[in-house]
Amino acid sequence: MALAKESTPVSARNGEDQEAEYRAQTRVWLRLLACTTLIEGELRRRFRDEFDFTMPRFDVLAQLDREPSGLVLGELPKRLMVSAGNLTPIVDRLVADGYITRTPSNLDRRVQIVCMTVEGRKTFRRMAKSHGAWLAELLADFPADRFDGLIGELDELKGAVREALQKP
Amino acid sequence: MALAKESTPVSARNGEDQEAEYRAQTRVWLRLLACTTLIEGELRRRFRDEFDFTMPRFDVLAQLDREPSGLVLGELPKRLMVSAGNLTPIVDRLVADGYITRTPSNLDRRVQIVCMTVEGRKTFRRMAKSHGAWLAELLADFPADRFDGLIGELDELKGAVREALQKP
DNA sequence: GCGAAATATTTTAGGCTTAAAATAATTGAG
DNA sequence: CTCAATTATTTTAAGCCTAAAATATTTCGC
Repeated sequence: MALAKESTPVSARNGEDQEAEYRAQTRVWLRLLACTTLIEGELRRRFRDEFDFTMPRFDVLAQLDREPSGLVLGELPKRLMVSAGNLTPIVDRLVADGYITRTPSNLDRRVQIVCMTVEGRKTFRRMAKSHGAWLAELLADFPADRFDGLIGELDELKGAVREALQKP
Repeated sequence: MALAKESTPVSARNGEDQEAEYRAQTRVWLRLLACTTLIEGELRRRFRDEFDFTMPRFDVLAQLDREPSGLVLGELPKRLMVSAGNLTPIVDRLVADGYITRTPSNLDRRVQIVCMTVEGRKTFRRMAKSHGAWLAELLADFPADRFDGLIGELDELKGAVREALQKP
């Protein structure tokens, strides 16, 4: 068994071993990126064609759908893993379109509370239904009995990356 | 065993079954997206900090590194899965920076050939080395003996999505 | 209380991305 | 041969995204 090799720290390996190791990890990354790009592109296209909507807008609504009492604005960039500045114009437009409201907090005037409107909730539910169906269609040819396994692997991968990001 | 349920066409299911099915596929998609976003964000940050470079620029060089005789410009958007218009300014800047050349074909003056320069190749190799090491670092906590399994699952997923995209 | 550090949000500058329209060159049907 | 359809590429308009600077407000040490 080659367990010794697997547990050798990168810094102690020679050039060839490193190259081989890098290739395996690069393959994972390229596949991951390809799958995401493929699905994301198709979802974006359909959101645009069917609803004249974008995915980032949908993502904001999806967060607010689970929060009937609204959300502190600063929660959104954390949950969506995007920068705060990015969200400003997206929220602006959702407010202008009447899908959400943005009200300053009385306790802390730096803070704003965003909340979905009735109209927003109705629109979101309609789009979410299609979104689910689109995903089902795109993933239909992947064996259903292996979904849970894949989800587990991806959860672990995500955990491992988060771990690595916290170290330094 | 609930095999009957798994193979029932979506259109024949009732509301609850559909919802459950959608949730599983949505979970896969959200994990996939989270992993990609996490890794991509960190790689982008490091490219910027260490090399003052962007990932799309690196991706173009990566394609050209494997083609010593250069590539027809129109090949790039296909391989990188981006739109053609997108590449114009990226290629422009890589040319301006001296990393690649862009020469019109003599046989068909609509076509351009892009080719890495010696300087470009040198710069690319230096960055590629770091890129591999960064990935190794980010994925270090994922068990090495499960890489191949994950690669296989992702390959299958990609194939399934491509399949679904060709149907209509 | 006062002023410095911290926090929430927006603004700015620069780059990526797409879809659709425009431009330029080639091919092919008659 | 000629002109309409096709192909390769660029341009345009609109939106997403980040990092860093700016603004506004609150908190906390003293």
